[in-house]
Amino acid sequence: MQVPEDERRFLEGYDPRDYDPVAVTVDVVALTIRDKALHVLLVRRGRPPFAGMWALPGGFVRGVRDAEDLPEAAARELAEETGLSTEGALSRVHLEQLGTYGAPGRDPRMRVISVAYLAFAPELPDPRAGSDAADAAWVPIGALGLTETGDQLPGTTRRLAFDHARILSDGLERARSKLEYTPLATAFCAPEFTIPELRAVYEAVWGEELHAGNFHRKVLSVPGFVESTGETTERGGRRGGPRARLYRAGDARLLHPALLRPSREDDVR
Amino acid sequence: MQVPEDERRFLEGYDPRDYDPVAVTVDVVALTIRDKALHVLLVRRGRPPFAGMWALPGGFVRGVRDAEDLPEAAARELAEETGLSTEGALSRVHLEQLGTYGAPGRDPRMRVISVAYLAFAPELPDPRAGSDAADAAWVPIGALGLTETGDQLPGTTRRLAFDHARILSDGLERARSKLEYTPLATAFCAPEFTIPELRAVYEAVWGEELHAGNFHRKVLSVPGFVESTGETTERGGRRGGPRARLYRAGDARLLHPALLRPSREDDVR
DNA sequence: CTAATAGTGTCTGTGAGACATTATCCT
DNA sequence: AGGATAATGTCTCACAGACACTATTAG
Repeated sequence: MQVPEDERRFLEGYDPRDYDPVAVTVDVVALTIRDKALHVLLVRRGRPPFAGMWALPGGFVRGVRDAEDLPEAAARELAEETGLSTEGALSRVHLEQLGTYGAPGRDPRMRVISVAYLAFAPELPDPRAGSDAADAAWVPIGALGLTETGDQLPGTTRRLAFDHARILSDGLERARSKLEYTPLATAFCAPEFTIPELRAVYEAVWGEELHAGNFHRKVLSVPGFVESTGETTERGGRRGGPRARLYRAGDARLLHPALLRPSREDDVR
Repeated sequence: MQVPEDERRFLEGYDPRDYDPVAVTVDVVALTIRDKALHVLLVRRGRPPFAGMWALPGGFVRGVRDAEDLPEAAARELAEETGLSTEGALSRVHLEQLGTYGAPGRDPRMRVISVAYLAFAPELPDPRAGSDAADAAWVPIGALGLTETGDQLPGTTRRLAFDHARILSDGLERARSKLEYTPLATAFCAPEFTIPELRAVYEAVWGEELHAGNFHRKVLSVPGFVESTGETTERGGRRGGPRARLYRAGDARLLHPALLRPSREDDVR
């Protein structure tokens, strides 16, 4: 017990290259709403391992030359994949750290520690394929056959590489949870939005329909969630109905009281 | 733009030692309750950088030889510092990932990415000093002068090394929040505990007194939070009062309805 | 006895959810 | 006109918090 202890302290002052070679990457779970359904940004791998399978956009952290902070690296990966500039359209994307995945063997080539980030984006253009991978696309979550255990149903055509099904599952659960007690649903919307649009976000992320009337009243009752612009939409709903009032995101950072998911009957045991 | 892209893909299949040297460590924010006050496990650094300052217990992840998963590494660091075996007393400690800190320059020696873990422990013996550091101790949170911004008040004697004040602040906020909607307060207690003991945990972590009667009724009303053993304590309270009934942790993993902190008047804006 | 503590009872205000209703607009 | 939709109103049940109260024990 004494020897390895001393050895560790001894090595602490040394270049890690003399110790254990570990690589650090950043992966991004970028979510958006398209056609009232939740989508995730995926790239198709062009080479082994997992060639032909889909993966979260990501890459190595620039460690020494052009050293960058982790959120910077995540924003850079997202910008490279979407073709958007971090100053422009991506500046309105919410980015937060999701978790770090480092099980030995998760990358067959070497020991890789991956820091995952979660991004909430309003509707963005299709990614430009071929920049960093064989293909890239916004993929509807439902097409991935994710199970509660972080695996994919057998028979799902779009297979996810590495442990990315696990990471994506964790990201989805985080997103579902964050909508309950933060105003981040507005990050999926344009700068000005209607209450029914905001409701569509909740329905897409939670995967269940909400009562329009109660949702409306509740959103307006939470202080700082949304603030009215005084304007309305130009037209009514697709199939009729009055024009909806427009709102901006308010200044609240926490929703109080929270908007709890209906499907909490089954209190996780 | 094309050249660095291709370069990165090219290097992806190579040993990271040829790319950018990055070290990965695990740090642990271990919390416990002592004398009705929240304490954190800290070690005093015996050598530069930050010699003489206090730090969270932690160390390098074993990457290739004896490759270990990240939670394993955290448990190992905790065991080394407390002198307890991971199979014995430490098996009842709750461990969860807190976040990853990787700003360039956070370690003056090299680029270090640190994965922080949060531990909730029942009362444990004093750490054995000298094993891994100049000193080690359970330190009351209040003695560290932490501010909301993750810094320490000027004049605080026990200074924290690296960005550990930030990490500790994040861990405390996570702990306060987790007590609201999970039954993890029981992780601070012995296997059998009383409702007043559980209340003492909440009061220590939240830093405010709770109404004994309402707390009691509320805990019992949450399904699966605690289950009665049928027994009571041998003696009443220190200064009188009836014997308290004993409870075990229940099977709930989420509290519903949640126990919200009183001090949410100031809804974070 | 006295003080402190465990545990229960009661009341009130708030909010969530079910449901109904009105007003507006598209086709 | 007819149907869909935005927004508001009403009712009921659950729960949080304030407060009062009883029972039990240490000193």
